[in-house]
Amino acid sequence: MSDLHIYNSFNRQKEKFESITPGHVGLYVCGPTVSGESHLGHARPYVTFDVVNRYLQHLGYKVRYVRNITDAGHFEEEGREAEDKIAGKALLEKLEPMELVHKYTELFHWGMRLFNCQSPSIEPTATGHVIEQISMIEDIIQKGYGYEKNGSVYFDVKKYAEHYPYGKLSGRKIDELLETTRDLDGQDEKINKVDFALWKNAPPEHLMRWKSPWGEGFPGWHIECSAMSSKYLGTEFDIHGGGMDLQFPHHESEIAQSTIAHGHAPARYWMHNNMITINGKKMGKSYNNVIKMTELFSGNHPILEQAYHPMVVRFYILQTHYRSTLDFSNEALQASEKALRRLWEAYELLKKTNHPGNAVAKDAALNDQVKNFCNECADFMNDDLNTAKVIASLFELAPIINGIKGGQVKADAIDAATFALLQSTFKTYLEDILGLQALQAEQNSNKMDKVLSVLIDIRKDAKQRKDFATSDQIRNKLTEFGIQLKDEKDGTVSYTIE
RNA sequence: GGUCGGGUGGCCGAGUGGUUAGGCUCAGCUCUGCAAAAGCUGCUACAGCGGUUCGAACCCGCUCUCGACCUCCA
Repeated sequence: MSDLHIYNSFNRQKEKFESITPGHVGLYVCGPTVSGESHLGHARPYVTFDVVNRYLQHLGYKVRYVRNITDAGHFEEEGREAEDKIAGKALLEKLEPMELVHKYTELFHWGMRLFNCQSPSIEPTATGHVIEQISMIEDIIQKGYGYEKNGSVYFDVKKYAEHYPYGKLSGRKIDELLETTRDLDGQDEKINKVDFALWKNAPPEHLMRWKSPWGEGFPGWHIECSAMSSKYLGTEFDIHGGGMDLQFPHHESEIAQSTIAHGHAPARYWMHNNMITINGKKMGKSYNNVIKMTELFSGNHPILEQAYHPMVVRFYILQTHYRSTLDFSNEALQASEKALRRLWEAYELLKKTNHPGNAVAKDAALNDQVKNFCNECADFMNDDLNTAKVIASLFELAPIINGIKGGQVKADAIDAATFALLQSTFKTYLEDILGLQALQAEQNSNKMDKVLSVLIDIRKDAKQRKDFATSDQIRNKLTEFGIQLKDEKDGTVSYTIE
Protein backbone atom coordinates (compact mmCIF):
# COMPACT_ATOMS: atom_id res chain seq x y z
CA MET A 1 0.00 0.00 0.00
CA SER A 2 2.90 2.31 0.63
CA ASP A 3 6.59 2.46 1.15
CA LEU A 4 6.28 3.75 4.64
CA HIS A 5 9.13 2.67 6.84
CA ILE A 6 9.07 3.31 10.53
CA TYR A 7 11.63 2.78 13.23
CA ASN A 8 10.41 -0.05 15.37
CA SER A 9 11.76 0.33 18.88
CA PHE A 10 11.14 -3.33 19.47
CA ASN A 11 13.69 -4.40 16.88
CA ARG A 12 15.73 -1.22 16.93
CA GLN A 13 15.59 -0.72 13.22
CA LYS A 14 13.55 0.81 10.49
CA GLU A 15 11.03 -1.60 9.08
CA LYS A 16 8.59 -1.47 6.22
CA PHE A 17 5.16 -0.82 7.58
CA GLU A 18 2.55 -3.37 6.74
CA SER A 19 -0.80 -3.34 8.43
CA ILE A 20 -2.38 -6.45 9.82
CA THR A 21 -5.70 -5.80 8.14
CA PRO A 22 -5.22 -4.38 4.66
CA GLY A 23 -6.41 -0.82 4.46
CA HIS A 24 -6.78 -0.43 8.20
CA VAL A 25 -4.46 0.58 10.98
CA GLY A 26 -4.90 0.22 14.70
CA LEU A 27 -2.95 2.90 16.53
CA TYR A 28 -2.68 3.12 20.29
CA VAL A 29 -0.95 5.98 22.05
CA CYS A 30 -0.48 6.34 25.78
CA GLY A 31 -2.45 9.38 26.82
CA PRO A 32 -2.01 11.78 29.67
CA THR A 33 -2.49 11.24 33.36
CA VAL A 34 -4.97 13.94 34.17
CA SER A 35 -3.87 14.65 37.70
CA GLY A 36 -2.24 17.89 36.65
CA GLU A 37 -1.96 20.45 33.91
CA SER A 38 -0.45 19.39 30.62
CA HIS A 39 2.88 20.92 29.77
CA LEU A 40 5.12 21.44 26.78
CA GLY A 41 6.60 17.99 27.22
CA HIS A 42 3.20 16.47 26.65
CA ALA A 43 2.83 18.33 23.41
CA ARG A 44 5.52 16.30 21.72
CA PRO A 45 3.96 12.83 21.63
CA TYR A 46 0.52 14.10 20.81
CA VAL A 47 1.75 16.28 17.98
CA THR A 48 4.03 13.51 16.77
CA PHE A 49 1.34 10.87 16.72
CA ASP A 50 -1.15 13.29 15.33
CA VAL A 51 1.12 13.45 12.31
CA VAL A 52 1.42 9.68 12.27
CA ASN A 53 -2.35 9.46 12.32
CA ARG A 54 -2.71 12.10 9.62
CA TYR A 55 -0.09 10.55 7.41
CA LEU A 56 -1.58 7.08 7.63
CA GLN A 57 -4.89 8.57 6.58
CA HIS A 58 -3.18 10.39 3.76
CA LEU A 59 -1.83 7.05 2.59
CA GLY A 60 -5.38 5.81 2.40
CA TYR A 61 -5.59 3.80 5.59
CA LYS A 62 -8.63 3.87 7.73
CA VAL A 63 -7.13 4.49 11.14
CA ARG A 64 -8.62 3.68 14.48
CA TYR A 65 -6.64 5.90 16.79
CA VAL A 66 -7.06 5.10 20.46
CA ARG A 67 -5.57 7.35 23.08
CA ASN A 68 -6.44 6.79 26.69
CA ILE A 69 -7.01 9.15 29.55
CA THR A 70 -5.46 7.91 32.76
CA ASP A 71 -7.82 9.14 35.39
CA ALA A 72 -7.31 6.51 38.04
CA GLY A 73 -4.66 6.91 40.65
CA HIS A 74 -3.72 8.70 43.77
CA PHE A 75 -4.96 12.19 43.09
CA GLU A 76 -4.37 15.24 45.12
CA GLU A 77 -4.38 18.92 44.50
CA GLU A 78 -2.22 21.48 46.20
CA GLY A 79 -3.69 22.35 49.52
CA ARG A 80 -6.19 19.57 49.38
CA GLU A 81 -5.07 16.44 51.09
CA ALA A 82 -5.99 12.99 50.05
CA GLU A 83 -6.83 12.34 53.67
CA ASP A 84 -9.94 14.46 53.18
CA LYS A 85 -11.87 11.28 52.87
CA ILE A 86 -11.33 10.21 56.41
CA ALA A 87 -11.14 13.64 57.98
CA GLY A 88 -14.85 13.90 58.53
CA LYS A 89 -15.29 16.97 56.40
CA ALA A 90 -18.49 17.83 54.65
CA LEU A 91 -18.84 16.27 51.23
CA LEU A 92 -18.39 19.51 49.32
CA GLU A 93 -15.21 20.34 51.18
CA LYS A 94 -13.57 17.11 50.32
CA LEU A 95 -11.42 16.50 47.34
CA GLU A 96 -13.54 14.84 44.73
CA PRO A 97 -11.13 13.09 42.38
CA MET A 98 -13.45 13.20 39.42
CA GLU A 99 -13.58 16.96 39.79
CA LEU A 100 -9.85 17.16 39.28
CA VAL A 101 -9.87 14.65 36.51
CA HIS A 102 -12.56 16.55 34.71
CA LYS A 103 -10.76 19.85 35.04
CA TYR A 104 -7.49 18.60 33.70
CA THR A 105 -9.09 16.55 30.97
CA GLU A 106 -10.84 19.65 29.73
CA LEU A 107 -7.61 21.58 29.85
CA PHE A 108 -5.85 18.86 27.94
CA HIS A 109 -8.50 18.85 25.25
CA TRP A 110 -8.27 22.60 25.03
CA GLY A 111 -4.55 22.31 24.39
CA MET A 112 -5.02 19.59 21.82
CA ARG A 113 -7.50 21.71 19.92
CA LEU A 114 -5.14 24.66 19.85
CA PHE A 115 -2.39 22.40 18.59
CA ASN A 116 -4.80 21.29 15.88
CA CYS A 117 -4.44 17.66 16.90
CA GLN A 118 -7.20 15.54 15.48
CA SER A 119 -9.34 13.93 18.10
CA PRO A 120 -8.67 10.22 18.49
CA SER A 121 -11.28 7.76 17.32
CA ILE A 122 -11.74 6.54 20.87
CA GLU A 123 -10.50 8.12 24.06
CA PRO A 124 -11.17 5.55 26.77
CA THR A 125 -10.71 6.30 30.43
CA ALA A 126 -9.08 3.99 32.93
CA THR A 127 -11.91 4.45 35.39
CA GLY A 128 -14.37 3.43 32.74
CA HIS A 129 -12.61 0.12 32.20
CA VAL A 130 -12.06 -1.25 35.65
CA ILE A 131 -14.13 -4.31 34.84
CA GLU A 132 -11.98 -5.11 31.83
CA GLN A 133 -8.86 -4.64 33.86
CA ILE A 134 -10.07 -6.90 36.64
CA SER A 135 -10.99 -9.59 34.20
CA MET A 136 -7.61 -9.40 32.53
CA ILE A 137 -5.92 -9.70 35.91
CA GLU A 138 -8.00 -12.74 36.74
CA ASP A 139 -6.94 -14.26 33.48
CA ILE A 140 -3.28 -13.66 34.29
CA ILE A 141 -3.66 -15.18 37.74
CA GLN A 142 -5.37 -18.18 36.25
CA LYS A 143 -2.52 -18.70 33.85
CA GLY A 144 -0.12 -18.72 36.77
CA TYR A 145 1.67 -15.42 36.28
CA GLY A 146 -0.09 -13.33 38.85
CA TYR A 147 -0.27 -13.77 42.58
CA GLU A 148 -2.21 -12.10 45.34
CA LYS A 149 -0.77 -10.74 48.55
CA ASN A 150 -2.70 -8.72 51.11
CA GLY A 151 -5.34 -7.64 48.66
CA SER A 152 -2.83 -6.65 45.98
CA VAL A 153 -1.98 -8.60 42.88
CA TYR A 154 1.48 -8.71 41.34
CA PHE A 155 2.85 -9.97 38.08
CA ASP A 156 5.51 -12.63 38.39
CA VAL A 157 8.19 -11.15 36.18
CA LYS A 158 10.88 -13.67 37.01
CA LYS A 159 8.69 -16.55 35.98
CA TYR A 160 7.69 -14.71 32.85
CA ALA A 161 11.30 -14.06 31.96
CA GLU A 162 12.03 -17.75 32.09
CA HIS A 163 9.70 -18.35 29.17
CA TYR A 164 9.59 -15.08 27.26
CA PRO A 165 12.08 -12.42 26.17
CA TYR A 166 11.38 -9.98 28.96
CA GLY A 167 13.29 -6.74 28.54
CA LYS A 168 13.66 -6.88 24.80
CA LEU A 169 11.85 -3.64 24.11
CA SER A 170 13.80 -1.60 26.61
CA GLY A 171 17.07 -3.48 26.39
CA ARG A 172 16.90 -4.67 29.95
CA LYS A 173 18.32 -7.85 31.38
CA ILE A 174 16.32 -9.63 34.01
CA ASP A 175 19.39 -10.65 36.01
CA GLU A 176 20.55 -7.08 36.31
CA LEU A 177 17.10 -5.92 37.27
CA LEU A 178 16.96 -8.52 39.99
CA GLU A 179 20.12 -7.09 41.49
CA THR A 180 18.86 -3.54 41.59
CA THR A 181 18.71 -2.27 45.09
CA ARG A 182 15.87 0.09 45.28
CA ASP A 183 13.38 0.49 48.06
CA LEU A 184 9.99 0.86 46.58
CA ASP A 185 6.58 0.90 48.03
CA GLY A 186 5.10 -2.51 48.70
CA GLN A 187 8.38 -4.16 47.94
CA ASP A 188 8.03 -6.66 50.74
CA GLU A 189 4.85 -8.08 49.29
CA LYS A 190 6.50 -8.97 46.04
CA ILE A 191 8.23 -12.25 45.43
CA ASN A 192 10.84 -10.41 43.42
CA LYS A 193 11.63 -6.78 43.22
CA VAL A 194 11.04 -6.75 39.48
CA ASP A 195 7.43 -7.74 39.89
CA PHE A 196 4.92 -5.03 39.18
CA ALA A 197 1.44 -4.43 40.50
CA LEU A 198 -1.62 -5.45 38.57
CA TRP A 199 -3.97 -4.44 41.35
CA LYS A 200 -3.30 -2.48 44.51
CA ASN A 201 -5.09 -2.77 47.77
CA ALA A 202 -6.43 0.66 48.68
CA PRO A 203 -5.40 2.14 51.98
CA PRO A 204 -8.19 3.97 53.83
CA GLU A 205 -7.10 7.40 52.67
CA HIS A 206 -7.06 6.42 49.03
CA LEU A 207 -9.81 8.24 47.24
CA MET A 208 -10.37 6.12 44.20
CA ARG A 209 -11.35 2.56 44.97
CA TRP A 210 -13.28 -0.25 43.41
CA LYS A 211 -14.51 -3.61 44.60
CA SER A 212 -12.59 -6.52 43.25
CA PRO A 213 -12.13 -10.21 43.93
CA TRP A 214 -9.19 -9.18 46.11
CA GLY A 215 -10.97 -6.52 48.13
CA GLU A 216 -11.26 -2.79 47.63
CA GLY A 217 -8.49 -1.35 45.56
CA PHE A 218 -7.44 0.22 42.32
CA PRO A 219 -5.77 -0.97 39.13
CA GLY A 220 -2.02 -1.19 38.70
CA TRP A 221 -0.07 1.25 36.62
CA HIS A 222 0.21 -0.71 33.40
CA ILE A 223 -2.87 -2.84 33.09
CA GLU A 224 -5.17 -0.11 31.84
CA CYS A 225 -3.41 0.29 28.52
CA SER A 226 -3.40 -3.44 27.94
CA ALA A 227 -7.06 -3.81 28.79
CA MET A 228 -8.19 -0.86 26.72
CA SER A 229 -6.01 -1.39 23.70
CA SER A 230 -7.08 -5.02 23.36
CA LYS A 231 -10.71 -4.11 23.82
CA TYR A 232 -10.76 -1.56 21.03
CA LEU A 233 -8.00 -2.65 18.71
CA GLY A 234 -7.84 -6.37 19.28
CA THR A 235 -5.20 -8.38 21.04
CA GLU A 236 -2.75 -7.65 18.28
CA PHE A 237 -2.75 -4.28 16.60
CA ASP A 238 -0.40 -2.29 14.40
CA ILE A 239 1.28 0.57 16.19
CA HIS A 240 1.78 1.38 19.82
CA GLY A 241 3.22 4.78 20.55
CA GLY A 242 4.32 6.91 23.44
CA GLY A 243 7.18 8.80 24.95
CA MET A 244 10.56 7.19 25.31
CA ASP A 245 10.34 7.39 29.06
CA LEU A 246 7.48 4.93 28.93
CA GLN A 247 9.53 2.23 27.31
CA PHE A 248 10.45 0.92 30.71
CA PRO A 249 8.75 -0.18 32.74
CA HIS A 250 5.38 0.75 31.26
CA HIS A 251 5.56 -0.71 27.77
CA GLU A 252 7.69 -3.63 28.84
CA SER A 253 5.03 -4.52 31.37
CA GLU A 254 2.29 -4.15 28.81
CA ILE A 255 4.05 -6.64 26.62
CA ALA A 256 4.41 -9.11 29.48
CA GLN A 257 0.78 -8.81 30.55
CA SER A 258 -0.58 -9.12 27.07
CA THR A 259 1.68 -11.98 26.19
CA ILE A 260 0.30 -13.99 29.08
CA ALA A 261 -3.30 -12.92 28.67
CA HIS A 262 -3.46 -13.09 24.89
CA GLY A 263 -0.59 -15.31 23.90
CA HIS A 264 1.36 -12.65 22.05
CA ALA A 265 2.69 -9.12 22.28
CA PRO A 266 0.06 -6.42 21.78
CA ALA A 267 1.59 -4.46 18.94
CA ARG A 268 3.74 -5.05 15.90
CA TYR A 269 5.42 -1.67 15.77
CA TRP A 270 6.50 0.36 18.75
CA MET A 271 7.18 4.02 18.19
CA HIS A 272 8.76 6.24 20.80
CA ASN A 273 9.22 9.96 20.60
CA ASN A 274 12.16 11.57 22.32
CA MET A 275 11.94 14.13 25.09
CA ILE A 276 11.78 17.89 25.10
CA THR A 277 14.63 19.27 27.14
CA ILE A 278 15.21 22.60 28.72
CA ASN A 279 18.79 23.63 29.27
CA GLY A 280 19.72 20.13 28.22
CA LYS A 281 17.59 18.48 30.88
CA LYS A 282 14.41 16.61 30.27
CA MET A 283 11.31 18.62 30.95
CA GLY A 284 9.39 16.67 33.52
CA LYS A 285 7.57 16.71 36.78
CA SER A 286 10.48 15.24 38.66
CA TYR A 287 12.83 17.94 37.45
CA ASN A 288 10.49 20.72 38.34
CA ASN A 289 11.20 22.52 35.11
CA VAL A 290 7.96 22.25 33.23
CA ILE A 291 6.29 24.96 31.23
CA LYS A 292 2.57 24.37 31.20
CA MET A 293 0.60 24.80 28.01
CA THR A 294 -1.36 27.64 29.53
CA GLU A 295 1.87 29.40 30.41
CA LEU A 296 3.35 28.77 27.02
CA PHE A 297 0.41 30.29 25.20
CA SER A 298 0.17 33.25 27.53
CA GLY A 299 3.86 33.91 28.04
CA ASN A 300 3.23 33.87 31.75
CA HIS A 301 6.33 32.11 33.00
CA PRO A 302 9.63 33.49 34.31
CA ILE A 303 11.73 31.99 31.57
CA LEU A 304 9.41 32.89 28.73
CA GLU A 305 10.27 36.09 26.91
CA GLN A 306 6.92 36.14 25.17
CA ALA A 307 3.80 34.12 24.49
CA TYR A 308 4.09 31.48 21.82
CA HIS A 309 1.31 30.62 19.44
CA PRO A 310 0.36 26.94 19.50
CA MET A 311 1.13 26.65 15.81
CA VAL A 312 4.62 27.97 16.43
CA VAL A 313 5.13 25.29 19.01
CA ARG A 314 3.75 22.65 16.70
CA PHE A 315 6.00 23.82 13.89
CA TYR A 316 8.96 23.92 16.24
CA ILE A 317 8.31 20.32 17.23
CA LEU A 318 8.00 19.20 13.63
CA GLN A 319 11.22 20.89 12.56
CA THR A 320 13.04 18.21 14.49
CA HIS A 321 12.86 14.49 13.91
CA TYR A 322 10.63 12.89 16.51
CA ARG A 323 13.33 10.55 17.76
CA SER A 324 15.76 13.37 18.58
CA THR A 325 15.69 15.39 21.73
CA LEU A 326 14.44 18.89 21.25
CA ASP A 327 15.85 21.64 23.40
CA PHE A 328 13.61 24.47 24.44
CA SER A 329 14.79 28.04 24.24
CA ASN A 330 13.20 31.38 23.55
CA GLU A 331 15.61 31.88 20.72
CA ALA A 332 14.60 28.63 19.05
CA LEU A 333 10.89 29.31 19.41
CA GLN A 334 11.29 32.81 18.05
CA ALA A 335 13.21 31.50 15.08
CA SER A 336 10.41 29.02 14.47
CA GLU A 337 7.85 31.75 14.63
CA LYS A 338 9.58 33.77 11.95
CA ALA A 339 10.13 30.72 9.83
CA LEU A 340 6.53 29.61 10.02
CA ARG A 341 5.33 33.11 9.20
CA ARG A 342 7.46 33.21 6.10
CA LEU A 343 6.48 29.76 4.95
CA TRP A 344 2.82 30.40 5.54
CA GLU A 345 2.88 33.69 3.67
CA ALA A 346 4.42 31.93 0.72
CA TYR A 347 1.60 29.40 0.93
CA GLU A 348 -1.07 32.09 1.04
CA LEU A 349 0.58 33.71 -1.93
CA LEU A 350 0.65 30.44 -3.79
CA LYS A 351 -3.07 29.99 -3.32
CA LYS A 352 -3.72 33.41 -4.86
CA THR A 353 -1.25 33.15 -7.68
CA ASN A 354 -2.51 32.54 -11.18
CA HIS A 355 -0.61 30.51 -13.69
CA PRO A 356 -0.69 31.38 -17.39
CA GLY A 357 -1.49 27.76 -18.20
CA ASN A 358 1.36 26.98 -20.53
CA ALA A 359 1.84 23.26 -20.97
CA VAL A 360 5.54 23.57 -21.61
CA ALA A 361 7.89 25.01 -19.05
CA LYS A 362 10.04 27.92 -20.19
CA ASP A 363 12.69 26.95 -17.71
CA ALA A 364 13.03 23.20 -17.80
CA ALA A 365 15.68 23.07 -15.11
CA LEU A 366 13.61 25.04 -12.65
CA ASN A 367 10.58 23.00 -13.56
CA ASP A 368 12.39 19.81 -12.71
CA GLN A 369 13.65 21.31 -9.50
CA VAL A 370 10.16 22.20 -8.40
CA LYS A 371 8.83 18.78 -9.26
CA ASN A 372 11.67 17.23 -7.39
CA PHE A 373 11.17 19.21 -4.21
CA CYS A 374 7.48 18.39 -4.31
CA ASN A 375 7.91 14.71 -4.91
CA GLU A 376 10.60 14.10 -2.37
CA CYS A 377 8.25 15.13 0.41
CA ALA A 378 6.60 11.75 0.16
CA ASP A 379 9.95 10.00 0.37
CA PHE A 380 10.86 11.93 3.48
CA MET A 381 7.61 11.10 5.20
CA ASN A 382 8.00 7.49 4.26
CA ASP A 383 11.44 7.48 5.81
CA ASP A 384 10.30 7.27 9.42
CA LEU A 385 8.33 10.49 9.20
CA ASN A 386 11.11 12.92 8.57
CA THR A 387 9.06 16.05 8.96
CA ALA A 388 12.22 18.15 9.28
CA LYS A 389 13.16 17.31 5.72
CA VAL A 390 9.67 17.88 4.42
CA ILE A 391 9.75 21.35 5.89
CA ALA A 392 13.18 21.96 4.39
CA SER A 393 11.81 21.06 0.96
CA LEU A 394 8.90 23.42 1.35
CA PHE A 395 11.36 26.14 2.27
CA GLU A 396 13.27 25.44 -0.91
CA LEU A 397 10.08 26.14 -2.80
CA ALA A 398 9.20 29.32 -0.96
CA PRO A 399 11.67 31.57 -2.83
CA ILE A 400 10.29 30.33 -6.12
CA ILE A 401 6.76 31.22 -5.10
CA ASN A 402 7.85 34.59 -3.77
CA GLY A 403 9.95 35.08 -6.86
CA ILE A 404 6.93 34.67 -9.12
CA LYS A 405 5.20 37.40 -7.22
CA GLY A 406 8.25 39.63 -7.07
CA GLY A 407 8.97 39.18 -10.74
CA GLN A 408 12.32 37.49 -10.28
CA VAL A 409 10.76 34.31 -11.59
CA LYS A 410 8.42 34.27 -14.56
CA ALA A 411 5.22 32.40 -13.89
CA ASP A 412 5.53 30.50 -17.13
CA ALA A 413 8.97 29.24 -16.16
CA ILE A 414 7.16 26.19 -14.89
CA ASP A 415 4.34 24.42 -16.65
CA ALA A 416 0.74 24.26 -15.57
CA ALA A 417 0.96 20.71 -14.28
CA THR A 418 3.97 21.54 -12.12
CA PHE A 419 2.27 24.61 -10.79
CA ALA A 420 -0.73 22.51 -9.82
CA LEU A 421 1.61 20.04 -8.17
CA LEU A 422 3.21 22.87 -6.26
CA GLN A 423 -0.13 24.04 -4.99
CA SER A 424 -1.32 20.61 -4.00
CA THR A 425 1.97 19.80 -2.31
CA PHE A 426 1.76 22.79 -0.03
CA LYS A 427 -1.85 22.09 0.79
CA THR A 428 -1.28 18.41 1.40
CA TYR A 429 1.85 18.61 3.47
CA LEU A 430 1.47 21.86 5.31
CA GLU A 431 -2.19 21.57 6.18
CA ASP A 432 -3.27 17.97 5.88
CA ILE A 433 -0.20 16.09 7.06
CA LEU A 434 1.76 18.47 9.25
CA GLY A 435 -1.52 19.88 10.48
CA LEU A 436 -0.41 23.49 10.46
CA GLN A 437 -2.71 26.46 10.38
CA ALA A 438 -2.47 30.18 9.83
CA LEU A 439 -1.00 32.05 12.78
CA GLN A 440 -3.68 34.66 12.76
CA ALA A 441 -7.35 34.16 12.34
CA GLU A 442 -8.77 35.31 9.05
CA GLN A 443 -7.68 38.87 9.37
CA ASN A 444 -9.49 40.40 6.50
CA SER A 445 -12.75 41.25 8.03
CA ASN A 446 -14.64 43.44 5.65
CA LYS A 447 -14.75 46.46 7.85
CA MET A 448 -11.09 46.33 8.66
CA ASP A 449 -10.39 46.09 4.97
CA LYS A 450 -12.45 49.19 4.27
CA VAL A 451 -10.91 51.21 7.06
CA LEU A 452 -7.46 50.35 5.90
CA SER A 453 -8.23 51.08 2.29
CA VAL A 454 -9.18 54.61 3.31
CA LEU A 455 -5.86 55.08 5.02
CA ILE A 456 -4.03 53.50 2.15
CA ASP A 457 -5.69 55.87 -0.30
CA ILE A 458 -4.83 58.91 1.78
CA ARG A 459 -1.28 57.71 1.99
CA LYS A 460 -1.15 57.16 -1.74
CA ASP A 461 -2.26 60.72 -2.35
CA ALA A 462 0.34 62.02 0.04
CA LYS A 463 3.02 60.02 -1.70
CA GLN A 464 2.01 61.38 -5.04
CA ARG A 465 2.39 64.87 -3.68
CA LYS A 466 5.75 63.77 -2.29
CA ASP A 467 4.40 64.49 1.13
CA PHE A 468 6.40 61.70 2.67
CA ALA A 469 5.98 63.04 6.17
CA THR A 470 2.29 62.22 6.01
CA SER A 471 2.69 58.93 4.21
CA ASP A 472 5.33 57.76 6.65
CA GLN A 473 3.25 58.85 9.58
CA ILE A 474 0.39 56.68 8.45
CA ARG A 475 2.63 53.73 7.89
CA ASN A 476 4.57 54.12 11.11
CA LYS A 477 1.48 54.53 13.23
CA LEU A 478 -0.03 51.41 11.77
CA THR A 479 3.21 49.57 12.33
CA GLU A 480 2.98 50.49 15.98
CA PHE A 481 -0.38 48.76 16.13
CA GLY A 482 1.08 45.69 14.48
CA ILE A 483 -0.27 46.41 11.01
CA GLN A 484 2.45 46.30 8.43
CA LEU A 485 1.94 48.07 5.12
CA LYS A 486 3.89 46.92 2.14
CA ASP A 487 4.28 48.84 -1.10
CA GLU A 488 4.21 46.20 -3.75
CA LYS A 489 6.11 46.49 -6.99
CA ASP A 490 2.97 46.86 -9.03
CA GLY A 491 1.96 49.94 -7.07
CA THR A 492 -0.62 48.24 -4.90
CA VAL A 493 -0.41 48.20 -1.16
CA SER A 494 -0.91 45.10 0.96
CA TYR A 495 -0.90 44.68 4.68
CA THR A 496 -0.37 42.05 7.31
CA ILE A 497 -1.60 42.06 10.86
CA GLU A 498 0.50 40.51 13.58
C1' G B 1 27.01 1.32 39.00
C1' G B 2 24.19 -0.99 34.65
C1' U B 3 21.78 -0.14 29.80
C1' C B 4 21.05 3.11 25.80
C1' G B 5 21.46 7.60 22.92
C1' G B 6 23.89 12.22 21.76
C1' G B 7 28.12 15.73 20.86
C1' U B 8 27.29 19.41 13.69
C1' G B 9 28.81 26.51 11.54
C1' G B 10 26.68 32.70 16.08
C1' C B 11 21.89 29.85 17.59
C1' C B 12 18.18 25.79 16.45
C1' G B 13 18.50 21.62 13.95
C1' A B 14 18.66 17.52 9.17
C1' G B 15 21.81 14.13 7.05
C1' U B 16 24.63 10.67 3.80
C1' G B 17 31.10 7.16 2.85
C1' G B 18 32.87 11.30 -2.34
C1' U B 19 28.29 16.88 -4.87
C1' U B 20 24.23 22.93 -0.99
C1' A B 21 20.13 20.27 4.31
C1' G B 22 16.74 23.79 6.04
C1' G B 23 15.42 27.68 9.51
C1' C B 24 16.92 31.95 12.50
C1' U B 25 20.86 35.59 13.09
C1' C B 26 24.70 38.57 10.71
C1' A B 27 27.02 41.23 6.32
C1' G B 28 26.64 42.93 1.23
C1' C B 29 23.66 43.74 -3.11
C1' U B 30 18.84 44.36 -6.04
C1' C B 31 14.11 46.61 -5.65
C1' U B 32 12.22 51.18 -3.03
C1' G B 33 11.19 58.47 -1.98
C1' C B 34 12.46 55.87 2.54
C1' A B 35 10.93 51.50 4.85
C1' A B 36 9.00 46.66 5.24
C1' A B 37 8.60 42.39 2.57
C1' A B 38 10.77 39.70 -1.22
C1' G B 39 14.93 38.08 -4.36
C1' C B 40 20.25 37.28 -4.88
C1' U B 41 25.17 36.58 -2.64
C1' G B 42 28.44 35.64 1.39
C1' C B 43 29.68 33.60 6.40
C1' U B 44 30.68 26.80 5.02
C1' A B 45 30.62 23.27 10.49
C1' C B 46 30.67 18.38 11.89
C1' A B 47 34.00 17.10 20.42
C1' G B 48 39.37 15.15 20.55
C1' C B 49 42.97 11.34 19.15
C1' G B 50 44.05 7.15 16.36
C1' G B 51 42.53 3.45 12.55
C1' U B 52 39.93 1.33 8.00
C1' U B 53 39.41 3.54 2.97
C1' C B 54 41.47 6.22 -3.18
C1' G B 55 38.19 9.25 -0.02
C1' A B 56 34.83 9.81 6.52
C1' A B 57 31.15 14.52 9.91
C1' C B 58 29.03 9.79 8.30
C1' C B 59 32.51 2.84 9.49
C1' C B 60 35.85 0.93 13.80
C1' G B 61 38.63 1.81 18.51
C1' C B 62 39.95 4.90 22.51
C1' U B 63 39.37 9.58 25.29
C1' C B 64 36.60 13.69 26.92
C1' U B 65 31.70 15.42 27.55
C1' C B 66 26.19 15.79 27.83
C1' G B 67 21.74 13.37 28.46
C1' A B 68 17.85 9.49 28.95
C1' C B 69 16.23 5.03 31.33
C1' C B 70 16.99 1.78 35.58
C1' U B 71 11.23 5.15 40.41
C1' C B 72 5.45 8.27 38.94
C1' C B 73 6.83 10.74 34.32
C1' A B 74 5.13 12.24 27.34
